Amino acid sequence: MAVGETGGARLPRNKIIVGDCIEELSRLPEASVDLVFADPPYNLQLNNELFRPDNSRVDAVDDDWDKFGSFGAYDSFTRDWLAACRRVLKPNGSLWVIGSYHNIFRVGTILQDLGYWVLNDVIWRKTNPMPNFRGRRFTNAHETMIWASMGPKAKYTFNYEAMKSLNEDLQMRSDWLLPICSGGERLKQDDGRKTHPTQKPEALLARVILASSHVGDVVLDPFSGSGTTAVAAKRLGRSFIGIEREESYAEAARARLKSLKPLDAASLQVAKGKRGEARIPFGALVELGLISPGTALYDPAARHEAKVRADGSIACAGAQGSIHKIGAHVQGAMACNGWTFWHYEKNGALKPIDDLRAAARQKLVPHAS
Amino acid sequence: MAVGETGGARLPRNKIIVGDCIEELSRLPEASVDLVFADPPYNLQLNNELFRPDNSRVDAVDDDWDKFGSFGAYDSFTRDWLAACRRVLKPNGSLWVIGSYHNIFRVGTILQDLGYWVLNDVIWRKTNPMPNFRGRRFTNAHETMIWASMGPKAKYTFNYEAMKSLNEDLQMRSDWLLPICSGGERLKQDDGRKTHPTQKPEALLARVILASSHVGDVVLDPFSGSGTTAVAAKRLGRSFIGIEREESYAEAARARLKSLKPLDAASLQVAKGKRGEARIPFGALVELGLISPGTALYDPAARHEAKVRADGSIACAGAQGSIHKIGAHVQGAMACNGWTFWHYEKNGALKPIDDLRAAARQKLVPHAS
DNA sequence: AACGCGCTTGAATCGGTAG
DNA sequence: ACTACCGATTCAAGCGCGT
Repeated sequence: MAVGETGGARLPRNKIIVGDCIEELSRLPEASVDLVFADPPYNLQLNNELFRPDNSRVDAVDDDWDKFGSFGAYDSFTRDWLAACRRVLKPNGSLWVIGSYHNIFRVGTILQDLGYWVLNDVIWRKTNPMPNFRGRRFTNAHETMIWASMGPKAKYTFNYEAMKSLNEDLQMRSDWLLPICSGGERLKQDDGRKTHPTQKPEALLARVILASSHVGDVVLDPFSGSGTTAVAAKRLGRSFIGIEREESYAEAARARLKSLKPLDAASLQVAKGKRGEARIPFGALVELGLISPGTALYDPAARHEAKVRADGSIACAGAQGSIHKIGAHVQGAMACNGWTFWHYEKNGALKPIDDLRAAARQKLVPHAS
Repeated sequence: MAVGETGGARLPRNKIIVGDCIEELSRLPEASVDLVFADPPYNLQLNNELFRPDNSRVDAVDDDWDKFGSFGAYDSFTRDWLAACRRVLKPNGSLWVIGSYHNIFRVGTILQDLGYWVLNDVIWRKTNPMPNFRGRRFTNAHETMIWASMGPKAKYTFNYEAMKSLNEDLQMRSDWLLPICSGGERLKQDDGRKTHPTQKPEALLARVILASSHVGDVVLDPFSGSGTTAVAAKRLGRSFIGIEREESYAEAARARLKSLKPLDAASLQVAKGKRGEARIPFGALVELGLISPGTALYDPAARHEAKVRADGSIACAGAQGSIHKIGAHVQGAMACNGWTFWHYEKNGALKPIDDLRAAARQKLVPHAS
């Protein structure tokens, strides 16, 4: 029996298959797929409705496919599809799974238990995440991807140089800054509503596929959804197999693939140059020990004195807030650039705190200029 | 038996305890700790034994060594210490764990199984990570922290405004950019070698503690190591308890702590939002004579007019009720903050009634700032 | 044409207190 | 326990429109 075939089963290529992924995977020949990318349901467990401060309602992911009775039910579902993927993967293939804190720990544990070998966890940092509207937690600004080979001694594909050149000739790190999928890329229905609630940006998939597969390889997505994996694979000269339960999603994906235009290199670029990331909040100076809580700050004429606090706010004459707010407040102005307004004492002279920001940038963005 | 005590056990404070953390935790009174930060040994999976990053062996306590495969012992160890921490945590306390892809999925799964409720996963992005020398993977440039409360409905401390201050008036995100611990901060032995292999930067711990505890709270670290948690806690005016197996690490931590002075109370003041302010019913404004019954209130666009009544309710177009209810009603909204919605006329201009609330606070709670 | 303003939107586990 | 009510809370992008 030829490699890549099982019981006469042939590997379909460049198709979006409608069906349950565990069942459909079992029909595919074993050891026939080079790369799996999976975006399974996250098991969000949302209860109440959420409104923005402007009273508009957040359109949450409340679809039935994201509902599981318990962690146990989710775990068993996860074990099944991860095992089914393992069967169809070639010994030198690899697997990516994306998730959030709701599900990614379950996924990671189970894939380790099944014998997969974690190569990296990669953080997708969103440039434009949804804020935390109630101010009760940190803004959930990232998602986590796990990249794993078939075992501790298994080989796998990693295009080191391609990743390095994508990153201005520096090694690609495990944290990737990319925008969410919106604007013209986001699929919309005729009524203007989004076609799929969780469409992933093509740039994310392109980087995954470029990093861990070769031209001509077979890329499989068991939760194909809007078809971003297939689109990125096709654009990059790979074969794709998508499996999707909902006929409507599969149809949308097929339409995308049909009108696919050739490679547009811009979508693969890093979201922003390093300079774009170099915003240094005043709080970072405190955290980095460049200025201590309790230090006095003065305006250029030393008419006002403010004290730095541990949280990066400053206090002056009963008022508290950011360097900008308090600077504006003491001047009776609408706005103020606190970086140039406030000074600290050094060797008997007043120096603007902006000087310290340069030092902070050196510490936080070592490669910047 | 008093709350916070078990079998007469007293809570030691500001001590580094030498011993096995599970055993030592069992000696502490239950529900007595506000915050746990844990940096447990990683699961390096060498020969089915567990090693710390410095290759010192972790004693496996379990007989069923190979029953669960190579991860079994690590899982059982993890379950034990997480359960022991859960016992000593107050119902409104919270827990942080830091780890890498080697162990964090096991930790996350087990803490969910034990009933902890994940609030965020927070990514520590390293400015200066160790490069991947062999060029076979992505540079491992981050570590993952899980922040969890005691359960889905448990309260927890989150100093939203303080975090926002640190980030120059933008919500703090789940990805934190901080340098690794090096230079003068890194503890060295006389021979110049690192005192501890995985010393964490104090800035990381400071942000964790500032975010999720109050001044005076008890912060516990079951794997104290070089004592960074204790140092950050002490500097920020919290009590600390460190537990560490290795006498040499404990001794190094004590030496660090000895020369450390906590910040003064003023520097520890942290930005507080409106949530921290005393609540003033609108009726109090009427009672205090700050606004008279019969006064007209308007929305910002002056499309609606309401009349203040003697009992602190307002009436508008036949409807009557609180400033919030009527504000929501005239807008057709689910909810409304009447304090900022309704305005009164003063010198020909519309001023929000929130200004009057500030005046009422001065009268009713004079010591408030 | 370029710019500014306003509106919309995104995988979200998003209260506390008094009665 | 449950109910009622108070009242706090958002960032980056894209798009359409008006100047």
